[in-house]
Amino acid sequence: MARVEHPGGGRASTLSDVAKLAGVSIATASKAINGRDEVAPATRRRVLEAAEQISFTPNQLARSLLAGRTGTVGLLTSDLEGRFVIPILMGAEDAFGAGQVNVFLCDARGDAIREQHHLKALLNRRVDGIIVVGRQTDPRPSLGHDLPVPVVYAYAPSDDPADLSITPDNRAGGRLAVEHLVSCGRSRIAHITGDPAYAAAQDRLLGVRDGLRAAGLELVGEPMFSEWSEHWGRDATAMLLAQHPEVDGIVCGSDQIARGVLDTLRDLGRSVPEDVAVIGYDNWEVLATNSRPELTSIDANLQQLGRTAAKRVFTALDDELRSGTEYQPVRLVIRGSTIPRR
Amino acid sequence: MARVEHPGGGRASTLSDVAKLAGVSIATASKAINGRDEVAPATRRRVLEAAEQISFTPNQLARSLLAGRTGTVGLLTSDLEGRFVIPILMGAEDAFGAGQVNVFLCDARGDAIREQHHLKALLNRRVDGIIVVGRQTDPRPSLGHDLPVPVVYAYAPSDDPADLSITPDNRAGGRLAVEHLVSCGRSRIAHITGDPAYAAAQDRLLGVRDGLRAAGLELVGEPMFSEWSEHWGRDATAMLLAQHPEVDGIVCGSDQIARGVLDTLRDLGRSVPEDVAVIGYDNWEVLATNSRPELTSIDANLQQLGRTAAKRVFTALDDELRSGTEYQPVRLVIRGSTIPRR
DNA sequence: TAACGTGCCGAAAAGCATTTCGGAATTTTC
DNA sequence: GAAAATTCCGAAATGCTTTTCGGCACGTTA
Repeated sequence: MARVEHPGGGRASTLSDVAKLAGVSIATASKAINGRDEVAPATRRRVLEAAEQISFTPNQLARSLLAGRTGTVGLLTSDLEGRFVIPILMGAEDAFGAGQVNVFLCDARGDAIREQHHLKALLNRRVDGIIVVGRQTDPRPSLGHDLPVPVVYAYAPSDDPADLSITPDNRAGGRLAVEHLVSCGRSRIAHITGDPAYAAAQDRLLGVRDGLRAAGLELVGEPMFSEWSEHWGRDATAMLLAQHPEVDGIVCGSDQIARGVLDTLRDLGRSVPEDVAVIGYDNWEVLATNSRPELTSIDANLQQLGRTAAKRVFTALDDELRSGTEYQPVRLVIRGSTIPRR
Repeated sequence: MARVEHPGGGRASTLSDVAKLAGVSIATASKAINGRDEVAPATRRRVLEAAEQISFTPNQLARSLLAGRTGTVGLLTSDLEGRFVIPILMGAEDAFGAGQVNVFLCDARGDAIREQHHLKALLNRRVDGIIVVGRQTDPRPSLGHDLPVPVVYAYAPSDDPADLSITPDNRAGGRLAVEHLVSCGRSRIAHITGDPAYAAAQDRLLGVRDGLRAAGLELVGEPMFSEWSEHWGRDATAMLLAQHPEVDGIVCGSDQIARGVLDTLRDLGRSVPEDVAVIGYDNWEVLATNSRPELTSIDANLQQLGRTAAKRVFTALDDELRSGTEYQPVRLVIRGSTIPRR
């Protein structure tokens, strides 16, 4: 036993150690420690002191084995950056007290085989549920229905409507962005976004059109699709200004694109937000708070999303898991790129 | 039992189900499945078929309880961004086959109390070891020595030399940066970095001085300390050029700072890398590959670091855990900010 | 005083897989 | 054909905790 090497630890103490030390049976020790009331106060005190003395902590493995519940969830992700999964993880931890529930994080790296491996490992470890996190909001293949635990899809919904998915409301986000620009007095609004094959691009565009229609406006030019990069933001802005110099507001499909937009606007001598207001998407802090000016953006409330996902998993243990896609509200974070600061 | 709600799963099948179906004892079934050789080929086939039929997978809880090893590690982090912890997690997963080892990820959010909670929970779950990940390379408080499992500190070393810590070799990184600039023909090199209270800033500066000394050069001006932000990079560059217009190379303490440096150089009409070569630190892809030009940077090899940390944890199960701080080599990633592309 | 409650405690089962060891059945050897 | 040696299988213990239920001792009531 290697454990012996680690001083102070030795073999972790067990309930029977406590019982022996306190001079009671194992059953009584258990009851005393767990606050059951079939034990005399004096006995309880003796047991608790003994437990304290040898710093006993119950073995969760044995507990889980008996209870049939482990208090763990698997988080199966293919989000290499960790940009989505970390807030979701934090939300899941929050949904219960810290330390109540523990999360196995598995990174499938976009590989279906690796995903299967991880899935199997998680099931063997008897997780109480699984949260699947994708890095796009496009539907992803379902893990299937013949699983012994509830599965919730977060961020990327499942392609099977019988699964439960929780995804940010991109359409509402697009609309929110436009409404904000309109309320800032802008009326000639363009939209520069990423790869049109992404549902996120299409959904946000729908929202942008909703917002414009509600304000009685039309989009300046066509929506500009390409890739989710600063490079494209820069190039697109140059093209946009050449064709539509009258533009006074730009809704961007991501913060990265918005950074590129800001760069080119600056290069071409347009001041932000005075001449052109710019709004990003994702509220990726490191990008949004370091730009000139700082970037107003739409935040997907990922932590809230993680909390919801975890709650759904655990309520599904007692009830039936619902199905369908829940759209999580998003929120606007206002910074200097739409409203002048000081 | 809520499990019954989830079709196909039902109650997970146990070894005794398999044994009953195959018409053998539990012991025989176990041996057949685990490839032990005290079982007749025909019997083994029957058992395997039965296991397949009811899709049996052994309960890791029971297994771990018996073996005294769980095949899990706890990753205790306070890295809210996940920028460090995700590569380290991936490295830890890699160190063994996917699915061999699973990782409990706990985010303490920089709160010592929450950290203690998580630590206790991890120990109760009988993890085989713990990797502590910090978000700075400054020494952090030790978790102590009276723990029943080995602990390895990754990225942020422990303040107790009796612990094992694995941290990137910042000094070598600073030196590497200068050597690269020198090999690009630069001789008037300045250094803009972050908060001087950070060990990372001090260590990288030491390396920068090493490199300069080796090349027979001196730093242009004093090293410029402030914060790890783009803002500071921009401001510092303006100051630097005003005082030392002859500068032809800038080593930055982070990629964020470097982004700011690039911005100001561009604003002031200096071309990169022709007039001034710039090198960042951290190789944070989203920043480094989206700048104009793309940013040469020092990569801390975090995935390798995670692999090493996980290996140390598991070899410590059989042997004694070594102690002290291991410095992990870093590497140079060359992009357009030091060498013209195309 | 006999019958009955009540309050505490302990033996034992359950949860699941692994491993040891004894024993039954078969084959080999003399 | 009997004794010895294999070969294969199964009962039971192990790991640790929780929970049920039987029982002991004490005090209470008719």
